[in-house]
Amino acid sequence: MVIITERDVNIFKILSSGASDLADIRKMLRDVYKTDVSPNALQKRLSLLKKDDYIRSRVYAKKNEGLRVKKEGYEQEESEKAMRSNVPFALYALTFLSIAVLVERGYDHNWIRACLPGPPFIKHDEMVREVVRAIKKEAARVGYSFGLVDELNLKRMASKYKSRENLPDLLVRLTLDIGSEQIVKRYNLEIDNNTISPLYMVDKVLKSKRRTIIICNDSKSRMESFLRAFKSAVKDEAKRNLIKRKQRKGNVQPLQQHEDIPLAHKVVFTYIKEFCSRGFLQTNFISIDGEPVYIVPPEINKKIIIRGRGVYDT
DNA sequence: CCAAGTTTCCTGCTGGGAAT
DNA sequence: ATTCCCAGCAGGAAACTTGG
Repeated sequence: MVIITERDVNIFKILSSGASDLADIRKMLRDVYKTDVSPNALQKRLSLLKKDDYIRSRVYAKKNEGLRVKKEGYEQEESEKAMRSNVPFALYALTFLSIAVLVERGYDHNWIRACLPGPPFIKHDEMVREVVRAIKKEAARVGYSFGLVDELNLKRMASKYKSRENLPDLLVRLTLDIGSEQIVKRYNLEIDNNTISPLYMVDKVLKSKRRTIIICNDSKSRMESFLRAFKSAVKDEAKRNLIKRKQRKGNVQPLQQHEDIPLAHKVVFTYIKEFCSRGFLQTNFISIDGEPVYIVPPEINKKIIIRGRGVYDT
């Protein structure tokens, strides 16, 4: 029977952004919570927490990034080690018990992701985790509130409502304090790991009612192929609208309650590196025409009341 | 000094590449 | 095909630390 300590709660908070491995948890404990712990001791603690169902783990086979060319002499041994692929490693995640501990202590349940990715999605899940951390970091600095729904919860929601909608990686609600009033913004976040075709992404954005922020991996060519795909989709949309307008001519149109956002204003892009260091407010996003845009205009940005404690809590 | 909790040490297990 | 080896996880025992 483990007794949950402050450090355990910190571990839970670290895991609440997404599944992490031993090295990552240790790094976060050191950097954020200023507690040093040896890998051995941490693993010990994790296995104890696991025994009492506070966390769960899953062992994966880690693939090395490509094979290295064999080298001469003393480097060869190192190189051979590096070539060794499929080394086992474990990811740890929260359970309903640890989530209960966090919520009991006032931790916002909207901040919790508690999923272990399937083997093909390790890299993607890690990217999502880093994005969530970046959002939490900015939220701590600026003091905005946000809620996120991770894909697992979305799937649960979708099956509940029998909706066949394509689900985003994250659904974010930003509430910004501007003087006496509040601005609420909702976005789909898509974190891209170069795996799906740009056309599929276009389709996803078109089908959704919300605006989408696409966070690319750091490859420029990937960004360019997205921009190409979306540009041609904007042209198609213009054609369709022209036809629609012709058909409407003469008809009495009932006032449309919910006019769809035109595609050109529905999506912005950025690189994951940029987003993780600058967040929603400072990132210079790229529009479909390749123009720089801020999702919060500078004149509003200036008015945002900074009420964060400046403490980076995970 | 004791008890509880923490860390270190050690051994076993596993999957897959490399050597034979 | 078989054996060996390796890295990393799991978990038990013992040593160590700390608060009362």
